[in-house]
Amino acid sequence: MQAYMEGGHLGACLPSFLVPDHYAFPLPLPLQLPSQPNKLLQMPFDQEEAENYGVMLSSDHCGLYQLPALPLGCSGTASAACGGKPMAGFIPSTDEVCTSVTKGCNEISTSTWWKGSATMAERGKMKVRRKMREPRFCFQTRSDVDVLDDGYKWRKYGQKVVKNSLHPRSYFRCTHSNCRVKKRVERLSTDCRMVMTTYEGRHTHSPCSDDASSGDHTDCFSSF
DNA sequence: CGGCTTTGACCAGCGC
DNA sequence: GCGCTGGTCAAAGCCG
Repeated sequence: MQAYMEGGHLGACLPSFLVPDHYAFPLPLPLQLPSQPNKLLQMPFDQEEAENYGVMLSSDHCGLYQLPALPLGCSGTASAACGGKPMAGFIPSTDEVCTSVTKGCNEISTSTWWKGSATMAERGKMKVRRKMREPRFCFQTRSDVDVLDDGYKWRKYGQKVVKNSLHPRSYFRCTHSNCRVKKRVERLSTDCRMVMTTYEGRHTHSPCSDDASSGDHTDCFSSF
């Protein structure tokens, strides 16, 4: 099975919890392989569970994998969840997979939660926010470009050199006003052609909805 | 001029 | 408690 996403659009491959509610239910949506548009991969996990727990999937040469959940705070490489044994298709990710309930995040103001002027009290909220992680989805893509076009508009808010990685990790936030979805992009040190993208949270709007020039969602969401 | 990127600083979590 | 690391902030600069 060939699951590479050769740079470019990948909207149709996003898991259901990354798309707006009106896309997400009833769920789960099947995953569509860009290289094989007619072949759909049904998400193997329960959507409710995916929303309540962090979920990490990956795609590599062979396809998509569901990765085991780690307790919150269990940092380090994902393979640590398997007793340090590398798994087939595993991402050498530093992401932990949360087990926290995401609904708690909704109690935090969503309109300007990230925008500057953070008082110390607001920074206290940040601590809470960090503990309550959003659902995550992680996958690898072979691409020449770092930032893949997934139909959404992203704003870069940070870049960090991470340990044991030759390439800096970039941090993006969805530019939509009430959307708190974030994504991280970094190239694998083991293979600089591979881009690992991690999405966190779920979009509260349609792809390209913030782009007035493209009103048709399906174009953005299914074009490869 | 507004939106975006860059980048150094700051903060919290975690391991020792 | 301390140091390391990842994640975020925010000012400055860039660009269309």
